Amino acid sequence: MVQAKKSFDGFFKSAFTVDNVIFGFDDGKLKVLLIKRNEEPFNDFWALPGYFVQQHEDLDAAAQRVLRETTGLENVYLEQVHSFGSPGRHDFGRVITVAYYSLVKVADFELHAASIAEEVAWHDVEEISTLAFDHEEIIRVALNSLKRRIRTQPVGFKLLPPAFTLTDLQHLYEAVWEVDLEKRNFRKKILSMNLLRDLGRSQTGVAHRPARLYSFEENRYRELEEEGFNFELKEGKRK
Amino acid sequence: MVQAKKSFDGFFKSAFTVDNVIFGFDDGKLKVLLIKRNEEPFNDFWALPGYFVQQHEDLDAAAQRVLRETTGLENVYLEQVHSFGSPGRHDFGRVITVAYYSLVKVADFELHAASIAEEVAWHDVEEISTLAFDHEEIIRVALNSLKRRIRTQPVGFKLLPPAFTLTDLQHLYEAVWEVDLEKRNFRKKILSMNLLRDLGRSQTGVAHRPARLYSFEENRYRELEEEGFNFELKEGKRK
DNA sequence: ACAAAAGTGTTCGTACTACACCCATGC
DNA sequence: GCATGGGTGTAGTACGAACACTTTTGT
Repeated sequence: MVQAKKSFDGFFKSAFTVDNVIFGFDDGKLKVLLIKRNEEPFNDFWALPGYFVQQHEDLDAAAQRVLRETTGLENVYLEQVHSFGSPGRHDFGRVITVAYYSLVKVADFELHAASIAEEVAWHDVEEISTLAFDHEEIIRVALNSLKRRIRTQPVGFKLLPPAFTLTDLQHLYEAVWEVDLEKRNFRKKILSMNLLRDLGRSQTGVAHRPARLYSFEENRYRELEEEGFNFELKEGKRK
Repeated sequence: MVQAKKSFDGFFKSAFTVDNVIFGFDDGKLKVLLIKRNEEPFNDFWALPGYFVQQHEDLDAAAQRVLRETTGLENVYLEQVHSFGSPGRHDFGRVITVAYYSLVKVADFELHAASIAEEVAWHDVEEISTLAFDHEEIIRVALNSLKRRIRTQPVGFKLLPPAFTLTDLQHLYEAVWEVDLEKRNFRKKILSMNLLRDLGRSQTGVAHRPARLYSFEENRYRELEEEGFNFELKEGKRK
C-alpha cells in the first residue's frame, strides 16, 4: 500500500480552505458578515471569514472553528453551498475553497475580530465593494442559493429575532427576492400554514397601530413535515 | 511573498479528486453510471467515475476529462453538487472530492472502459451495492439534488430520447420522485407549458393505441424564461 | 385631527383534483 | 373480440391576485 502511495505523491500538494457566507437581516436590509484581513495575500481587504482546513479536520468542523476564531460566532448551523477551485485563485499555490453559508440573528452575536481578522462587520449585500480572492463570486452563489431556499424551507425565520411582526417577515422576503409582495395575500398564506405562534403581545412606542408579535414554532413545523406538509411561498413579480 | 508562503507549507499536503454521478433513464428505471476500479484502493469495487485533479487544472475541466478518460463520455454538461472531505475517506492521505452530476440519454453514448476502469456499466439506482469510498453517500446526495431540480427546471428531458411520449415523461418523474402521478393532470400541465413540439408521428409496433411522439423545444423554453415563465411541477403523494 | 402602518372582507379567475369514459392497435 | 395503454371532458374546489376599507397608535 505504501508502495502504491508513492506514485501518487504528485497529487498531494494542494491546500484547501473553508469560507463562510453569514447572512443577517437588519434595518430592513440583507447583510453579510465580513472580516478585514491582516495577512497576506489581500492584506487589508475585506473578505469572507475563512481559513485553511487542518490536515485531519472534518470540513464541517473546520468551517465552525474558523468562523469562531475569526468572528467569535459560535454554534451556528452552517450548510455547504459550493466549492471554488480555479487554478489561479490563490497566490500561494493550489487552494480550493469549500463555501458554507448560514442565516443568523444579528442581535444574537457580539463580534470579536481575532486570528487573521483585524475587524469584523456586517455589510449590506447590495453594497459590497472589492473583496479578497473570488469572494464576491462566492457571495453571489450563496445568495442565489438563499433565494431558492427560503422559498421552500422555513429558514427565513432564522434571520429574525424570536419575536417579530408579519411585516418584518414580509420585508425580509422582499429584501431577499427584490420584489414587492401584496400584504393581504402574504399574511393569509403565512398564517394558513400554522407555523407561527401569536405571542399575544404587540410592539410598543411606534407612531401607528402596534403590530402583533409572533414567534416561529419549530416543533410545529417538524410535525407538519411528517404529515407531508410542504412549506412554499411564491415570489411575486420583480420590482 | 515567497517568505510568506514558507509558513503555510504544512497546509499544502492534500489532494483532491472529482467524482461524477451520471444519471440515465432506461427501461422505466433511473440508472447511474459506474466503473469497476482496477487500482488500489478499492481495487475491483464498483465506483463513480472519478480521479485526481491535476495541479493546474480547473475543477470543472477536470470533471470533464476524468469522465472522458474513464467512460468515453464526452461533451456532457456537468454540474457541481457537493464536496466530501471526511478525514478518513481515502487510504492514501487527505483527499477531498468534489462531486458533479449530469443527466444523459443512455442511447447517446457508447461506453469505453479505460484508465482506472476495467468495466463501465449502468446500474439501477435502486439496487446499488457496496461501492468504493463514500460513493454511496455521494449518489444519495446527488439524487436528492436531482429530485429537487427536475421540479423547477426542465432537465428531465435530458434523460429521454429526442422523441418521447408523454407517458415516457410521466414514468420518468414517477421513477425519480417515487410517486404515482395522475395521467390526465400531468398531461394537461405539461402541454399547457408549450414546451413540447408534437412531432406528428406515433409509436409503431405496440399492442395498443400508439402514443404520439414529442420533442422538447429548448429554444421555446429560453424564450418563455425571458418573459418570466417558471417551469414547475408538483410532486404528488408518495407511493 | 392627522399621519402611518396594522389588520380584515370579499370578489374574481385560474389552475389543480379526481373520475369516468372513449379510441386505436396487436394478437 | 379482447386486452392494453393512449387520449379527452368535466364538475368541484382550493387558492392566489387584486383591491378597498376599518382600526389603533403617537404627535
